[in-house]
Amino acid sequence: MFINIDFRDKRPLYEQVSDKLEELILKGVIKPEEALPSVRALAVELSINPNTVQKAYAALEKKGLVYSVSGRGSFASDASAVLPKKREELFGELDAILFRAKDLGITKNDIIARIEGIYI
Amino acid sequence: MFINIDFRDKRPLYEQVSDKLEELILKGVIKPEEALPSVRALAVELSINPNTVQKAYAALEKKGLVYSVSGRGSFASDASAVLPKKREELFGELDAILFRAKDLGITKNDIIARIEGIYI
Amino acid sequence: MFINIDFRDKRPLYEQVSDKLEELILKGVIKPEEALPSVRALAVELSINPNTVQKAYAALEKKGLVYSVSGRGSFASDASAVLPKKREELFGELDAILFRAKDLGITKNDIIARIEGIYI
Amino acid sequence: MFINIDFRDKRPLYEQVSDKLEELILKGVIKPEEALPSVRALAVELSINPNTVQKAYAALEKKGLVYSVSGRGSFASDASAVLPKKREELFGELDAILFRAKDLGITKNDIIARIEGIYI
DNA sequence: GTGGTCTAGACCACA
DNA sequence: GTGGTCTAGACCACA
Repeated sequence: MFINIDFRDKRPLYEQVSDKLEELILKGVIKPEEALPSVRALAVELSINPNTVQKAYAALEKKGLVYSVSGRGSFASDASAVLPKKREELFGELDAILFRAKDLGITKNDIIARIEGIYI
Repeated sequence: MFINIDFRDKRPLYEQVSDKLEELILKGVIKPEEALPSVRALAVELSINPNTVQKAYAALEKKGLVYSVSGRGSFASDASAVLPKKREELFGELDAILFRAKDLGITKNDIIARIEGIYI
Repeated sequence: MFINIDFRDKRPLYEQVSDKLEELILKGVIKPEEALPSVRALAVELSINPNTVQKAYAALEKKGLVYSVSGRGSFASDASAVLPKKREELFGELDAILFRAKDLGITKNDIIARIEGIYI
Repeated sequence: MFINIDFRDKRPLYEQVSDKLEELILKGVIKPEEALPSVRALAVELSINPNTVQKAYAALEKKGLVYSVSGRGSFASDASAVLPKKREELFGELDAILFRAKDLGITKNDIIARIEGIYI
């Protein structure tokens, strides 16, 4: 697993874990139906408490990105079902940023230039 | 003062107060050198603890948006000096959003359309 | 056997198996005195552990839907003897739902409309 | 608080607590904006661990029935916003029961009689 | 005082 | 072995 815990990060540990796993699932690094590491195994690997991993997995399950079955393990769901919702959320955040940009006197061209820098 | 405390807001009270004052200063509603209400007066007006208002003022002072004179009160600084830094911060946030958008398969055109909707 | 194991189902595997067999027996798809597949055969067919199938058969036997004869196998009981008890259980569940419906302000007519939709 | 923990109940403790509070909020016994007992106070009252109460409150918050603010406490939300969703869920459960009833040979009249018994 | 996070360690049903 | 629940006890920022 490609997860790095950063103890200086202000986000709680369980959120760092769940955010990173979410990213891996959305990007397809972890494929649908693929097994995640067991709660205990990941806890050992990251040197954190199993309860903390458990909380991260529970959060992912509530988001529909993972399903867990007692006695069997935790598995990635099909992320494509969650993508449209994720996009809507992101557009909401983008709008908030754009309104603030406008208030700060940033022009449309300034922003488009920024986009060009990221979309090649 | 045009400040509304929202007790359901997850942000701490002092941050709600400081964010709102920051907005008023950046937008020029509170002019440079203009006196802010006294800590006690604002605390009474918002029905919150003076310590909380004090904390908000301290946060604004650290950001360079307000300066305090012992025995006289707190005054708005010249916001224009802080604007470039604010713009840089916002561009940083914008970049983060854009990278996430790219990862989610959102196209440049999707984003530009969103901008058109906000910049008239 | 017309049994599909759903690994995302939150119910334990043995319960999925026993629930499905119960349905087949109650609906008469498996007739009274008809032999169920052997524990081993069903385990192989469903690619699950024989212990799990064994547990499912034990649950059905306790409910009186199946009887086992050492060395010969497991057979469906006469479901009609169990039907009245099943109906009573279902009425109990129905009552619980109806009380909750009443509490939520759902009217008698709302519910009857729902029944019409299912009983043609 | 009118909550009884039943240690023989198979539902986990946190679910018993959250279900009961949900009922009190939906029925209006706990009014919108009313403060719930603090995590620690309820834990002492029910003689269970504060973490367990915390988990119950977190579940209620995710359902939109409660909002919690660090340093201030937990408060009931306006349940009316959640009622339509609750009703839809219940209709789903009702449908499942009705299909099973049909399969068991229970007639429409049997069911309507049961409704009459509960709706006066 | 309040909610929120985290650890250490235990126990359970299920596979 | 697996996930899930629970306790005891600690620490944190915030009010």
